[in-house]
Amino acid sequence: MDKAAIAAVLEEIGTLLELQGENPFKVRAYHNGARALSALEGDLGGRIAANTLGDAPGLGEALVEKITTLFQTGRLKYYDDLKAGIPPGLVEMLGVPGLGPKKIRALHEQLGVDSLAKLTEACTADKVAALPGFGAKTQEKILAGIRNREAYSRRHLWWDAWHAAEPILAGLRKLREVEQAEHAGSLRRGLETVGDLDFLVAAEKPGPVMDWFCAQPGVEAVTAKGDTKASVRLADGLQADLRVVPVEQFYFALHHFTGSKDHNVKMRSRALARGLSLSEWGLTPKDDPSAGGPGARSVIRARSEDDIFKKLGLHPVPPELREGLDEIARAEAGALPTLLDESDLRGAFHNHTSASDGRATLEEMAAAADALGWEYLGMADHSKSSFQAHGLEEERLLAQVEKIRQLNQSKKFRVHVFAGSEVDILKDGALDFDDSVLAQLDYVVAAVHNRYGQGADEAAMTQRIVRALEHPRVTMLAHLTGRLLLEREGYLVNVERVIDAAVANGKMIELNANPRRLDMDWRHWRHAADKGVLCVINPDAHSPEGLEYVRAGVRVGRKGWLTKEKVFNTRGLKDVRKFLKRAQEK
DNA sequence: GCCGTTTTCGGCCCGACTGTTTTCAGTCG
Repeated sequence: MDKAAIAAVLEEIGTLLELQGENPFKVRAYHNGARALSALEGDLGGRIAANTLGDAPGLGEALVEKITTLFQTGRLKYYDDLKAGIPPGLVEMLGVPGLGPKKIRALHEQLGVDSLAKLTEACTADKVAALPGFGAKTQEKILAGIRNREAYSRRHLWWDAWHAAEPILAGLRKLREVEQAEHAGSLRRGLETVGDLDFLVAAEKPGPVMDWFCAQPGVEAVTAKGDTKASVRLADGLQADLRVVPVEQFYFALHHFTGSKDHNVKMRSRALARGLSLSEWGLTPKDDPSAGGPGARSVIRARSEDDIFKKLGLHPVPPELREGLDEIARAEAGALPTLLDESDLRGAFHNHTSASDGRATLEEMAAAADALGWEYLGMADHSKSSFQAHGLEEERLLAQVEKIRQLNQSKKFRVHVFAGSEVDILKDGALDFDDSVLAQLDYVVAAVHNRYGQGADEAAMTQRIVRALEHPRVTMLAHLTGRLLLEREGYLVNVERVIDAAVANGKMIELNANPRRLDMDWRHWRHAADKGVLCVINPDAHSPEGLEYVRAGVRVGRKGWLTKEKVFNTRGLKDVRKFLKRAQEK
């Protein structure tokens, strides 16, 4: 069993224990353990053999033993027994908003409810409202939750969430009562998908802000509204939360609602070790009775989040890095990178025109790149095997190359256009064009577009990609796994081996910035870049507007700890030309 | 179940909101 599968088992054990009413800290230990295992870099088998698995924080004796058993045998009796004792319907019930382990247990023990169907039945028969601790409103909420659970539990692409959040944030900032407003949560951290929107506002009078928020045109339902906190449901089931705090509390709250759970736990522990208590209210002496409440007397006045980090002896941690991995240890050592910024990009290489499956002409794309102030634009239409995308055969490709050369000579646009191709990697790892054709291009983006039944054969897919990377004409590898976020899993591929092959052959790996892809995943970038892989952030644009996807790519690159130096398309035109020329001469 | 610059035992982040309660439990983030 591999690392991801084992992590999933640990995660499930945690959930099952929770439903069993186990000690919540034990439950958390399993969830933490699952994350710790997922975050582990390198080869799991090697770690087990070297007996160093327990060195990872969060993995103690018991978890190491269970992970080892699962790794070696693929089975775990403890897990099987646990699973056998809990109806699968109870796990499903956790997905209903408002239902947690305690309520589910009560429903199961007192009404024999063990599935969503029986739960619906019990609600309809008014049996749920009669249970102690339940009532008519709870029963109604459960029914609504079951009806809408798919829409409500769905996550949303970062790009979509961003565009839903921007007008609300702009509107909040315009209100007279609002002194400061920000969004927080996974949106601010730049996670590839977002569960809900979090808005944070500093204002002395929350009332008008709350009212404005709940009355927004996009609001379909107000699900909660108190004095300082409100939740609403927007179109598409996207939930948005607003919190209003006093101005002196703003940066404490912003930090609190931005960090992942793990990051916050680590920050609080760090504060405690210094005799301080950190909460969204402020940073107070540990024994101060006002701590953690509205009267909190903070030991510092935070004028930025940086002030909070500074007080705890840390260099400021950018929001994208606050996932609770090792960013705090690195911040303590002053070893955080200066992350890449949107303004660092000078162009991009993987884009399409209407010659294949794009919606705009070469000239329209060049004009859009000019408008963005880019120095260069790489056109890489599909190759002939991608007939579903009207891939270009040799003749059309060479005609396009000629057209690009003429366009550059005409000086019609400021931007320099590079002639490339997104060349299919065929089933056996060969490329879709002969070397004589590839030699006439400025660069080659190699890409897998069909799985040929290799979707489930990791070794075959890995070999296919590695072989392509060994081809002297290939410049960069496109969308490593072919995943489509929230739609389709990527094919199985040994990322580690692909990274090694890229390093060995001096090939770039793309960070495909299309919001539906964001592939290679940010979780691999730090490690890959450390090994020497050069990143290229490509929008995979099929229209002029699509070029802007690079903004999503930069977010994800930042999450992957990438600096400007590690991203190829931050380089100026002169450097890029020289690099590509040298690569083609090899 | 994990962890240790007071601890190998006894902690483990903590507040808002809701709905159910007459003072709080459960859920959520």
